[in-house]
Amino acid sequence: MTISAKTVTPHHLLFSENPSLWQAVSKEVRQKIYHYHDRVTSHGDAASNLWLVLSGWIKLSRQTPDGKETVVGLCTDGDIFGEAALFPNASYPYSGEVLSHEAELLAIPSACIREHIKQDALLSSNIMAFLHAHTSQAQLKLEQMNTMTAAQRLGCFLLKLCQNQSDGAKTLRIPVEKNILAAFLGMKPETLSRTQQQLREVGVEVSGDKIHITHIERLQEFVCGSCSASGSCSAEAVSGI
Amino acid sequence: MTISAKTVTPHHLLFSENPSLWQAVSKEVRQKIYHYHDRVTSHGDAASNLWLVLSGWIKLSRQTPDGKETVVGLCTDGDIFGEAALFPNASYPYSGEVLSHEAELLAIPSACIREHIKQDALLSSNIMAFLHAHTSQAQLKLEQMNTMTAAQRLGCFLLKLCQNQSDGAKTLRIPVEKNILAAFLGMKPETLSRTQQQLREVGVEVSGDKIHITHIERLQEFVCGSCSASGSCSAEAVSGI
DNA sequence: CGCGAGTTTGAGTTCATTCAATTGCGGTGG
DNA sequence: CCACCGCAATTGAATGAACTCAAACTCGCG
Repeated sequence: MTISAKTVTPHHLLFSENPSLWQAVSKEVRQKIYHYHDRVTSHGDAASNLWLVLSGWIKLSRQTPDGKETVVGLCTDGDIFGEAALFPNASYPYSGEVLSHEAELLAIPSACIREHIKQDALLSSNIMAFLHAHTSQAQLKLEQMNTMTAAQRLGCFLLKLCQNQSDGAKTLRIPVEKNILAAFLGMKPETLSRTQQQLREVGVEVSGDKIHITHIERLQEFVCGSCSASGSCSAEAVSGI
Repeated sequence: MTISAKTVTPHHLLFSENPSLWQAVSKEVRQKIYHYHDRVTSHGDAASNLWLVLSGWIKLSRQTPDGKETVVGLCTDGDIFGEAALFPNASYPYSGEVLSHEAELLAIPSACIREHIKQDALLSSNIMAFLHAHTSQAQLKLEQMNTMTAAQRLGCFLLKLCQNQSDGAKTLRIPVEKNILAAFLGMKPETLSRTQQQLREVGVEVSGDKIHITHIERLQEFVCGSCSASGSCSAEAVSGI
């Protein structure tokens, strides 16, 4: 399952802003192929690798003792997860499971990256910014759980997928099962379903895993009034991580 | 309002684990006294200082365009806020307002601490751990908003205030207005009020700002079944920051 | 064609919210 | 000293958003 690492630099800020990091780390990195339902990391296990998603979709989730699941992140191309690996003796705070038919991941050994951080001040500061972005992410999502309706949360998620595009129409594809997407958005699948219909009134058509937004502005108008990040939200990561 | 800095080291991990930091920073640090309703930081302002609370209570909050307020943190003795100051050109993602009659804060200039981070690898790694702890915090709170009832969230908050004590009785004092505490816990003041009554059935008596817990175990039993951090939650910060 | 997983629809319930009214309490002034 | 004011906190009743449970639908696939 393990094959040799690619020689091209993966497209993530952490690497593009720290070319030396990739150079140093690429020898120890392992590219791995996983398949549908494979478990990459387990909640509570020692964090032995930092993971970079090259392709595919990964679900990051936690379980409560009484059996409820929370989806803390949905990662795809270019996303990083398993930051616990940056710290000695840390364990993963969530499980990572493959959602797509196939997923290509890069496993960066914890010891290797930690060693590098110690020696490279620029890298440290990039990592700090990276960690801080996560906190902002999580806090924003927290705010949205309190101030937004389910429909607005879905709308917000769609707007983030539209990236920087701020008007006109757009068609998206989200190849993730609806019950998982619902959990990620903090609602039940039935609610997600009803929520899609509400968004029809602001020009969002859902069919299967394809979503067509006729007027991004109208969706923004519907969503962004309840969000304190209004404006700068397009800069936010979609993955929740 | 600005008086000379104390010569004793403040009791926060960041300083106790990095004695050299305090030594270097203490010259540039300013101790400031604020009063009820003073605004220490404003949401959106350039993050010019990292703040350490020596005494008093500070509310960290954001406003949405349509006027709702979210309380992202409640800080008291030993808490740090304004981590945005660690990054160049960042701005505070929340406002900080004094809740207590008086509050003593330590203002650590952003440039000063950033300079130090560059030179001290141990400090960097402590800061990273510190930032990561924030993310875990926020993610855990996010999970709790989805899986816990209002009563359980209040209970969880109380348990965190009990620190490491895991059984027996305890009396707490929370000198924070109920509507602010409610906002911090993600509910309305009326709900907080009703919630207090529900907790009476598991041995929690509230009167004014004093709260008596007769059996910590009973409260844990009521709360922790719905939390994926069960067990290790006593290590979590109370402030939400 | 028919099975089955995933998704949607429908009806009823629950938890938290809203809005309105009441209570409790510290402070002020007669 | 006590009546009264104003604010915070609580209580009550009605509403609402999202949930649960159950039934119906869709669509890919053998």
